[in-house]
Amino acid sequence: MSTEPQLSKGYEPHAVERKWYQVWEASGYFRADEHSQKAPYAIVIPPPNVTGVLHMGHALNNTLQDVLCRWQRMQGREVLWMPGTDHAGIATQNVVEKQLATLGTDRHAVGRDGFIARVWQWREESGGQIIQQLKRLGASCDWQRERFTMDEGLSKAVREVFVRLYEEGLIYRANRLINWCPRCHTALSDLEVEHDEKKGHLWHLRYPVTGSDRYLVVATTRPETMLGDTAVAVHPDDERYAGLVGKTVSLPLVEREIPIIADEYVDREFGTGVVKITPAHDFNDFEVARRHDLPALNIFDESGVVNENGGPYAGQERYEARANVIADLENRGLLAKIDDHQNAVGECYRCRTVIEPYLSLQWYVKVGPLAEQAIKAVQDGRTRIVPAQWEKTYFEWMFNIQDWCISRQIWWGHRIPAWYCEDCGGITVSRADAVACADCGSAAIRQDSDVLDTWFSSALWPFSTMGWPERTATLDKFYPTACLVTGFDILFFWVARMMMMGLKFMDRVPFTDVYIHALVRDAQGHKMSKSKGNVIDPLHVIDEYGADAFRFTLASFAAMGRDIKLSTERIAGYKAFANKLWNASRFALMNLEGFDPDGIDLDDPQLSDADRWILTRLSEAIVQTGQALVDYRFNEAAGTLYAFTWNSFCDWYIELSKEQLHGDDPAARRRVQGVLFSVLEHLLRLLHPLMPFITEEIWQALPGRRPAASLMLASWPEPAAIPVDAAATVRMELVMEVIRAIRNVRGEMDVPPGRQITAVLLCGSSASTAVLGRAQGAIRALARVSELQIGEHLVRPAQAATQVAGDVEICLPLAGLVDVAEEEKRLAKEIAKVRTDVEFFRKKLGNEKFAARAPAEVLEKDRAKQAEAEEKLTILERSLEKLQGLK
RNA sequence: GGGCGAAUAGCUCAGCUGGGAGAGCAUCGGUCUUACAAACCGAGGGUCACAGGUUCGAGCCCUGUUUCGCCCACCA
Repeated sequence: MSTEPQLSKGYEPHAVERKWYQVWEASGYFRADEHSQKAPYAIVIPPPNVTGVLHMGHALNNTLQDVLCRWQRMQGREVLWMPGTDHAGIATQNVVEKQLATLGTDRHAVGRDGFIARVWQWREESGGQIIQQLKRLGASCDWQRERFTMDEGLSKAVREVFVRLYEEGLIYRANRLINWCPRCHTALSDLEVEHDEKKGHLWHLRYPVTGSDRYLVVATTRPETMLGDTAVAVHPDDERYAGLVGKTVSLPLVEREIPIIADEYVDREFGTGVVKITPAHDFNDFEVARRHDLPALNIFDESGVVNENGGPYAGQERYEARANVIADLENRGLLAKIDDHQNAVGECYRCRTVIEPYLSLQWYVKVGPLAEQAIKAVQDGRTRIVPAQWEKTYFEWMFNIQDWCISRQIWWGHRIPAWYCEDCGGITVSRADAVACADCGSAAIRQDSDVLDTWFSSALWPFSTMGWPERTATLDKFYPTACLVTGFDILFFWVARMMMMGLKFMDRVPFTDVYIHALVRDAQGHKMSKSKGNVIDPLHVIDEYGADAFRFTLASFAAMGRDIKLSTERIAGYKAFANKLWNASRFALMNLEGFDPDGIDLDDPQLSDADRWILTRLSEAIVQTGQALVDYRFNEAAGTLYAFTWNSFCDWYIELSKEQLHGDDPAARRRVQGVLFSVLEHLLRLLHPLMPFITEEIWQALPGRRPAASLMLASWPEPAAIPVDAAATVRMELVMEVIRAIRNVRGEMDVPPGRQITAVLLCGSSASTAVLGRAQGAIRALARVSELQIGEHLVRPAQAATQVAGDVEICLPLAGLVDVAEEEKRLAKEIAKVRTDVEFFRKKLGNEKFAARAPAEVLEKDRAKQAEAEEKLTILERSLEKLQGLK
């Protein structure tokens, strides 16, 4: 046996990770071939923002995708994992604007073209660093296909989609209230507004009724918008104000006569039952105004500053105006009271500025018809959402979907392909840049200055990245994709819209499965954010624990509900696991020096029960892991492999194998080497999707001719190739139980591991005698027994500690080991335990209804358990009596 | 207001179609046993939130309650 280890003493991830990633990438293992005959398996990456740096969410998301992709490759599929980044309109524009600000300039000074050039320049220099970070994680994307949503090809797809939807009347332009960010100076879709419960006030304002000395008191959360009131409303059935409908009030401060109207929308119970109507700055009021044909008076400019319609308050910022309006009303005795009030305030999801409902002309997608198809596709199972509970959320949103505002008043993004004619006022929407008005031919046209919502291009991602609108071989081969892996936070933003667009333009769903995973939180369950300072940087984790340990941790956590509370302790635990695997492999390699794997015979009749047992366990692990991955139960795959590796392989099999490996029978040694090699080889393949680096490193150190140059190309083991032997497994379980029983006594009695003891095994059958006889080497070594007797008719030692395993009574002579009183205590404890078992089964099986109605197999199983417990109890009680008789 | 989810060992969580409650960490006791002290061996620890119901049998199914969390929504 060699004393020269081929692997270093502890696993050191860094060099290994760097080395193998380069090899994989250079060798083209990640490349997808659209002309391959193999069955396709495609995943499109949720494109991270080009401004992004890798965070925990990305790490989880991409680890799971990589597990699936590597596994499918090993299953013999032609795998395409399509990578890329998103241009992230507002986010990227913000980054570059900040950069300009530090240079003492702004985008208006540089101009539109100059600004866009700067953004591209920024992307060249510092964008897309996340791609490099994904590589550190081990992501096996086909990097040669990397796409960017602003690429020429994808931009072409965007135009094609826009034009077709416009031509079909599914894209239109309308003047409505929209969500406006006064800081970003752009419209936002409903989804881009985040509602935050905030403590505010409910101001009660007095509006004098014209021609009387009466006042109407209105309650409002936004008193400054009174400048834009064009009515006050009451409920039609509200007796309190019955006679006032049709009259007018005089709007204070601006002294405007506005009508009192009646509308069902008013809730009589809330506030005073009188609502001020500000059509230009409130969504409800806008609707009321439409019903009553009231004018909308816009009192803000695009920055949220009061405009000329605000009279004396013109030029004041909205909160400044609020303070002044309140003060002035109070001075005039028109402020009735101020209540505390909590309400949900909408904020810009990018910059957290409070959004302003704002009247403007925007582009919309009419989503009704698209949503209908997207609903059907999930209802009839063409796309499956996993876990299924998310289907309901998906449907809820789809059923209540509102038209999608897609125009954004920023510069970075896909510019809307619409041109306005200055002569005839016509709109030209065109795939190619228009040079003349389609209506009148005039050259005096100018392009819409807005760009499209970033999610518009993201919605096309599954087919735009594959070359659409061209009909490409890639699309033919890989569309629809197999699975979309994403967090639930972008279910509506992205998944739902991909469904709509995929069905509309490809006539097929974009993916057959959607796997929705949890969001990563800190150890306290809080969302990680820079401002909270609770961010755990995935790259630091990789540095400290290694990418494999990190990936394994993420996979282990992947089953949990909606939150993953990441703690570094857990990652440290899986680092230990990686190290365990490393050392087990080191042991194997030390003992496989010069071993030739050719001619391994796993059906060799001479294999021991231990050999057959570990092969059976391996076979189970293979089946369970495969099924777990099919079902997207990543935690179960990880858990199965963890337990098999550590408990079955390391704790038992390696220990059991030492007898033959270190023994002097070359044939026996070779048999065990064969099993050891096979189990390790399969284990590495099984673990590879989860822990690609360490498994590759060990794989490359395996002796002999390897089945493939890299684990990336090694096939997933076929369970059928591993012989399963249930009978041998049962026999081995008895041996293990005996060993555990002896260890238990030793532990309970604090007998040090270094101390060898004597054991007498009184067997209840010749079968047990034979099984234990063959395993006596294992029993001696693992239970630290020097003198061992096994048989059916042995003399029971006079003074002995007793344990029972199956039909075997284990006697450990006490002389010099422990005292009788100690053993009496231990036995009594053991007896009490077994007695509760016996009683449990007596009661259960004694129940007539149970006997009558429970399935036969359950009954049989319970009867066997009862018999076993009864026998054990008898032996233990007899043993106790003997012990007491000695006193 | 509507919808969804969670509540299991000291902590973080598994528990897939109902068949005597599991893991990791932590705790306690014993160990450098020649792959691994990032390890080994052993032990203790739970009215599965609460109350009903269905069932021979419920952590799991049904009803209700409590506490937390998330999403959606136009109560000024």
